[in-house]
Amino acid sequence: MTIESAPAPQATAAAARRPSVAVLVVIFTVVDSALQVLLIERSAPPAEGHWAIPGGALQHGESLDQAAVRKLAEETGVTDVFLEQLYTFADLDPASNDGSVGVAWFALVDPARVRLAQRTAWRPAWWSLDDIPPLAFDNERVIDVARDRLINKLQYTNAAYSLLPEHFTMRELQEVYEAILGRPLDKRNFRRRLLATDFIAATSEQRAEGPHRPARLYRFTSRS
Amino acid sequence: MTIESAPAPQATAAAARRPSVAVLVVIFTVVDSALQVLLIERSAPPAEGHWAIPGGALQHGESLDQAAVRKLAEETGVTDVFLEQLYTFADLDPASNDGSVGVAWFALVDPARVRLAQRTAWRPAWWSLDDIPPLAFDNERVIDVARDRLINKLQYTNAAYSLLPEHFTMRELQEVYEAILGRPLDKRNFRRRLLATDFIAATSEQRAEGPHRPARLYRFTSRS
DNA sequence: GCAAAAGTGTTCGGCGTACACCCATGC
DNA sequence: GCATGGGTGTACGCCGAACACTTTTGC
Repeated sequence: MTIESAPAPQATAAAARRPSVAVLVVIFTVVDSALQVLLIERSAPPAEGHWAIPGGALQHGESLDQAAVRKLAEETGVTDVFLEQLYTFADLDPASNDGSVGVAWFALVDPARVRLAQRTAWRPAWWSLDDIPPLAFDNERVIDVARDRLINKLQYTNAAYSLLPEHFTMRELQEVYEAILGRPLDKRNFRRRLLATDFIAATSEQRAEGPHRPARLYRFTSRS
Repeated sequence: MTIESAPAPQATAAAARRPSVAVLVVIFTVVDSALQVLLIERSAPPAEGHWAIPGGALQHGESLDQAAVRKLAEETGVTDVFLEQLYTFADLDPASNDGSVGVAWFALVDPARVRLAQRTAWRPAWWSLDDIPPLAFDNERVIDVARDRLINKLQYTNAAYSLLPEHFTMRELQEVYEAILGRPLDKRNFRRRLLATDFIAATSEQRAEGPHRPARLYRFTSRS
């Protein structure tokens, strides 16, 4: 690591008590037009009984990306989705003032692909963002940062690809955007803008779903 | 830290070999219409003789912010400037595969306020961004990320306040922007756009600097 | 008066936004 | 034939980009 070993005599002192590195993954999805986040009920101290963002220690030989991918897969069974580093927090747990850091990531998953871990303890569950329970540590702050980033990313990237199945209707896509942005969007403007980006393209398929005109299906031109 | 102690038996194993946490600070300035970055010549292994981004281990009881502030002050004597977390890297030093992480920050400093640390070894020096020497570890990547973020920040924040003295001319401000963006800007459009943001305001002062009309001085309305 | 940098306005194209009606289908 | 959601076009305001001349000063 890029440490100036020589001019920092404190470095050696600090090394005597090496901090741990944890990875947290804020996992978002959109179900029933609501933005939801995956939380885990802690079944042991500290903060037993509180809900928290899934996370765990960085393992030996593992890169940060790998740890985030692993953590996401452990909880949801999903891989190959939007997953991006968010921010690194040093003081999430004010009680343990040991210099531990938590590297937070955020992920977007299609609810249809998720298989939540079926543990009895430490069980994960989806929580709607405007109905979050009291969280352990300072996890509210992490979720706030993640949500801001998500709103931002949505404006100029194809990140939504990760929240939807291969094929989807324009309405489904719009509902995802509306859930994340938290406001209604104009149908015509939305369609025009999204098609202008080249993130998505029409397929030749349609989907009939009721007593009305069938909807054309679209796909993301790139999934990454 | 938000670790799931119970369902992650690996966590205890990983704790046996706790990784270290370092903080790196990419310090930018603009001198002579050139974007420059502060580098340090390493005087001991690893990577002895190579230049690197200033950094050091997180000290006990210190938050990440505090470590970044301290590191910046050690090298430049400057405090109270734009300083923001950038990204956290786990594999900067491929040789030491010990799970150490480097939390990179980036800072913007006014060259007039800087007093570089005057060591004989580990001496810091400014390097123009388009003339960077071979760097230790993977520090080129860190600088690339920092530069991208800087360009981005400049578009919609008042970050430039940190690169200029209290009072400055419109031309000086434009030169800072041009150095960072790497392209010339139109004088009239630049002036109009910046004044429209309310980041800056005119003062009643002028500065006469040669056989030509004196320039009005401006200031940032907010310095944070 | 002349050299040098400061200061100023207008035009144009693109983009986001507001807004209302016809279309295709199942029953 | 009617209820239901799918699909479409236009007008306007704002913003970024291009572009050239006058003003103020020191010598």
